[in-house]
Amino acid sequence: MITNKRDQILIATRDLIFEQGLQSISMAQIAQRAEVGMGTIYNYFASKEELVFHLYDAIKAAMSAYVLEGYDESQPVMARFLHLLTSVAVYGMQHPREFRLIEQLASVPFVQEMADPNAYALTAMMNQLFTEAQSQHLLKDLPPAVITLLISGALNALVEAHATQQVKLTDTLIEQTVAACWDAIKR
Amino acid sequence: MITNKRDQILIATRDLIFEQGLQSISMAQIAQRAEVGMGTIYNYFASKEELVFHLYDAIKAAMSAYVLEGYDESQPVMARFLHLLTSVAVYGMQHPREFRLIEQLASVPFVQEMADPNAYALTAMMNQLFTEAQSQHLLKDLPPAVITLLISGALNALVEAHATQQVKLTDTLIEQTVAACWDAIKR
Amino acid sequence: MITNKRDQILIATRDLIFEQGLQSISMAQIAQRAEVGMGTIYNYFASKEELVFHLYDAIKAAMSAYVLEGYDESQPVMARFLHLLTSVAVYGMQHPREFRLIEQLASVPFVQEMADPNAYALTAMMNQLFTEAQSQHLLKDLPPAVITLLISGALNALVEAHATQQVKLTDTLIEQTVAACWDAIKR
Amino acid sequence: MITNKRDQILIATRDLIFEQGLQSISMAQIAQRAEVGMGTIYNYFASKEELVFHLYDAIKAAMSAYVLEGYDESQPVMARFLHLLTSVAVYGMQHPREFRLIEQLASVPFVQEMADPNAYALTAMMNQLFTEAQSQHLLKDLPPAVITLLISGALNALVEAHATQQVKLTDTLIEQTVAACWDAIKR
DNA sequence: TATGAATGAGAATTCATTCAT
DNA sequence: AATGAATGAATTCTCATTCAT
Repeated sequence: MITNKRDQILIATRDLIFEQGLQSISMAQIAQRAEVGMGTIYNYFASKEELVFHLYDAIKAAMSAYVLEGYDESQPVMARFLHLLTSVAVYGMQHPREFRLIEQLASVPFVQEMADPNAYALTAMMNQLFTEAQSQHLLKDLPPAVITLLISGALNALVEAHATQQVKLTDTLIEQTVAACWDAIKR
Repeated sequence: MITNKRDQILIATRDLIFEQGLQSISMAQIAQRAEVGMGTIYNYFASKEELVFHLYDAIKAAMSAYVLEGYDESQPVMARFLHLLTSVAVYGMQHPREFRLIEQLASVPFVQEMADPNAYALTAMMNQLFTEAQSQHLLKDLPPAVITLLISGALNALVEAHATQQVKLTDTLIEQTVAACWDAIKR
Repeated sequence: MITNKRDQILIATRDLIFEQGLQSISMAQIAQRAEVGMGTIYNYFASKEELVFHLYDAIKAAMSAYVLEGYDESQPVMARFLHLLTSVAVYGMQHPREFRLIEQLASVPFVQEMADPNAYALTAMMNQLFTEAQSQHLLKDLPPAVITLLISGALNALVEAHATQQVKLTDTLIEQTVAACWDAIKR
Repeated sequence: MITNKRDQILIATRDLIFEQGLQSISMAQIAQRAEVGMGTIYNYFASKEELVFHLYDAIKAAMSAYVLEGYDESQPVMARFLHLLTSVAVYGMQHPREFRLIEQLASVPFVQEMADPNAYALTAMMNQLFTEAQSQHLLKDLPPAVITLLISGALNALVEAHATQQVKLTDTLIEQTVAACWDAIKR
């Protein structure tokens, strides 16, 4: 066997959620797509919820790692801002189904319950960055939480649109967008 | 009977979706909350999907009407921009469950399928505004679709956070946010 | 509808357990035998366990009522002994499937857990009778619990054999058996 | 390896049935408890039913052998009666889980089907004893089958109660009980 | 028009058994 | 002979929808 069953199952689940959304997919479908018996899924994951959460968790961790690769806390605020936003957008451009999956699953009740809010370094890093930026009076006089919301909201909407092929992301477009985000919040 | 059954059903559905999310609510729950027999729902709506879509459609139309109230196409671009964004945010501040419901339902496959993308004047108006603004060289050199995405994404994230009580919207905060959005896209 | 669905379900369940034993019957079988949709069962009973326990409980209560009909606590010990044992045996003779069902279900873990040990007057009455009999020095010097066990064990085995048609119970045979039981324990 | 796999499997099965009852144990549990691979079980037993039946059969044969040890057919009826009943009770006192297992399995449909009713010398011996006793007019005028039922029922109930620790069997208690059984049936 | 009991297809999950290693 | 991952039929339970009253 070249690919192992566990990975086949995870890939099948990812693709089906991407294509059809979470609520319409059944374990039978996953098994069929993964070319695996239904029981096999339960050898690796205790339940459908565990399977889906594992997928969410693994992808979020992978994206977090990708984005923080080369992130240098000693750089000035703006450089770090550019790094984080650009990396997120590039990750989304290169991994549209993973990105979309995170967005979709993040709002599902059982995923929220299972998720440890402190588990992902990326979120912490963004909050820290904005807090620091504001203490340096580089930003508008808005609560850091609001700034995070605006920036994330804008960026996610863009990447999401790329994932659904409403928009075609390019390096140039990402660069322009990140600049626009900075203009939005800079003092 | 003071309220008619149809409205009782719609209100019950709206509140249940807000409280529990779409996938966990059943027709039996809706009927019970609406104090109506299960069969009665089918006198007004052909299926669960039709009921939910109608709710989405009605709320979106109501929001669209609210936002476009007093919108004057003869005003300069920036005034119109301020009007639209401020109105959207104020609507969301005042009707959090309706706003959130639209956001939630917009990503549900069958709702997307049933929705006519041109049905809502608000979306059309925004697209028109940005197109016009760009032809006047007021905006950065980004595709109008991208501008719409960024602005809507940022604003929706904020109002959504208000609906889930992560953030408390105020008139001042709205004003600041709208200004930030303008800074993001202005040339 | 002449019989109501709830009773059809209970009867079907009783007969299937009698014929095949508890563990081999499925909800689908019950539904089919009761000429009812599977979902209908769940309109009346929350789960398979609740259905089975209800059956146990109802039959045990009915048997208890039958046996205690005309039981006179002011009668002398021996008369009461004869009444109780004879009534149990007669009930078993007339309702073999109900009797057997009680015996079978009594040893099923979840039934034991759900059952209130004090719920059935018959058990209490027997314990009381033997305790009283022994305080009058009418019985051999054995613990009342042991006496109850021996008598119940003997009688149940007999009725059970009648239910499975290994033996044919008659009024005469019952009379003789009850007398033998008395001889076993009398001083 | 000191103990062989086959015995490990049988012991694990016996203990699990004693602890949890037959229907709740799986082959996976048995394998785990026996510290054996699941496939290994199938090297020794063709199916779960065969495994369980073999267990029943082996224990029943062992008990039969124990009880008939020193049984002397030339002794008078009463001595033989005392021997048989006392031996059964003592066996049950010393091997509660084996005794209980026999009782539990005896009522399971597939065990009944697989069992050869004439296979166990003990049952045959009891029937023969009672038939002979009755031809000597030592017993009440009850069918031998009924006498066997009453005596076995009483005795089994007692030993079963010992196995579940509702009652504590002792040599004295056994002696008294066997005497009571004799009183029940003697003319 | 209003009702809610009845329905059965479809969902998640279990588990005895097989078979490649 | 020993293993345990893989299998899929069978099980319990849910729920959108229908229809007799």
